[in-house]
Amino acid sequence: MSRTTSESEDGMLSNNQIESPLGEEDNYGGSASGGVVLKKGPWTSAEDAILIEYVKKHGEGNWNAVQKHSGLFRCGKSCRLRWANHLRPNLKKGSFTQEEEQLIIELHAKMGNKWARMAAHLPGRTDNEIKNYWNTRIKRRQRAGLPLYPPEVSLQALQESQRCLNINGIDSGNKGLHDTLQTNNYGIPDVMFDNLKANQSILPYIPELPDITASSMLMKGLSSSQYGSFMSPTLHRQKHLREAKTLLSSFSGGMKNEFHLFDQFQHNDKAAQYFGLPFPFDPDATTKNPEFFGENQGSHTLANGDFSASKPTSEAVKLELPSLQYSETDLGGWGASCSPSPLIDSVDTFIQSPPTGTVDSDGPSLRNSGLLDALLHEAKTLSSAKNQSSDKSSNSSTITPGDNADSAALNICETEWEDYGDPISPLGHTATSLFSECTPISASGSSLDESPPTETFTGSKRKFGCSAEFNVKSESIDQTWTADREKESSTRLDIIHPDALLDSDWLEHDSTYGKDQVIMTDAIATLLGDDLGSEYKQMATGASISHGWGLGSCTWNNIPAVCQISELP
DNA sequence: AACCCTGTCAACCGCATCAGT
DNA sequence: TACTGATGCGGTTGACAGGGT
Repeated sequence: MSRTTSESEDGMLSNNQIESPLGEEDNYGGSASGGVVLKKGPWTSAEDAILIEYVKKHGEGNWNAVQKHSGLFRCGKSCRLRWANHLRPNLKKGSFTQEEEQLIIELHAKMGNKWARMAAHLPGRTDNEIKNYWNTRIKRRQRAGLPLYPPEVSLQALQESQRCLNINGIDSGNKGLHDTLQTNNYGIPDVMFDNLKANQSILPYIPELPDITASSMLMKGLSSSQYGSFMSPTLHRQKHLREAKTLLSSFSGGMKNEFHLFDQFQHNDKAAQYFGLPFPFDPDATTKNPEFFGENQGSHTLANGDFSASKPTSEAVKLELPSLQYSETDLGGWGASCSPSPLIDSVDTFIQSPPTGTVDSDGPSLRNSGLLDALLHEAKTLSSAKNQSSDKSSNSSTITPGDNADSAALNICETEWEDYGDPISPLGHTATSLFSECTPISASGSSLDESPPTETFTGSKRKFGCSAEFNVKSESIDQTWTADREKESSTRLDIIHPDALLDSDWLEHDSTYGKDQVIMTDAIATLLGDDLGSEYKQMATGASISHGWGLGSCTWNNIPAVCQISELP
């Protein structure tokens, strides 16, 4: 006789029932455990009572013993879950308050999908609740074409990152832009994250690479689109390669010589177009031409913090988390974010595929990663290995000569970096697997099928995968973030966007950095595999380009960005 | 009324980690 | 060191309800 739900509703199962193997499962199925079929499915109030009583007597823990001693027909896991999510005292019921929602957003920006950690900051809330809330939120915002994070969050993060950079005097080549950002000429308020900020000044140094705080946020947002566009589908490789030929030949030249995005664009209207910038591009447009950033708000997907929703999100690409992910110990603030682990940790769920590698050497933060940051890290690691350990000592060549302080810092950083090195991807993904896992984004936009019906204009033409589409938000449905706030903040973020994309010289350092340059180039090439890799290297070095798709400027000091040169009609 | 869509909630599953042996 | 069990975490799924067509 099978147990029915109604029987279960009685809650108490007789010993007879409990001991009975129950040849048939109840309506919710069950799993055999030591000859006992454990009940699955919804809990009854009687079961709850049993569990509560048990915990009162024995305390939490030892959940497997519950079934043995209480007569409860549930596995330990189920008991623990039930207790944690529903029965334990001080659980807060009901929907999240606005404050809680805001906090979740902030926390998620920092932690990513670390629900349990987030729950620790929300008394009475469970990880499951937060997870459910966030997933719902993602869907909602995606459908509406809204940024996953409110621009304030992105902006704050970026500011912190820039500050982080300036503190170390790194990337002085972009000083102008950084200054612009830092001076906060746009009246950008520190709306959020004040409670999360760290006292950066106490940091003796800020590691170079892991500085992905704000950058990473943008980057990861970028990634969500990049994995759609950057991860160029095989079908379109040839197209991309062709087109990149033209672009990169001029583009890489700039990057070679301390490429400055704005300088570059100042003389390259076309390039500006690629990023959806109006042109002639005015590098000082942030102050001279507020209309640009205002009325055109939303013209930058990334800049809007629209990390995912407005992208032609590929099915294979996880929507999540353009997030800054820090270890919980980093909760002190952004400044403390300059540790490697969060970077890779953050990669988390962008890529859905299971790990292919066996590597676990890098700790938990590395698992399931797949963000570009980590990808590039992986690539560098791989490439560095290729270039033999003798090069290790010279890795600090990425620093600006003469800058001893930075040199020291960077050496440390490099050491940390090397610590993460592993011949096998710490991400559990080979580069090729990662690429292959990404659903192609058709240049024709076919992959936009799943995109929300946002009003989209593609600048002039979409050239860089980084930029993806430039969405104009048409609505805001998020309760926490009003349309006005979105708009306002989006406006500000636009200013930053190009820098976030190209304020870097990952691809090609100054010739001074020759060795590192080779390493990085090789790294990306490694990522691309033999086929594309060689072509990439050709492009990266400004050599003749036989095909056109490749990785654009990626940051070493700042924002690891990979830009796809996509097709021009 | 039927159907569809969406949001919410609860629970399960697989994997990772950790501690004990 | 390897194995095992317990626990925790994150992803996913399914049931259900409510609203719109």
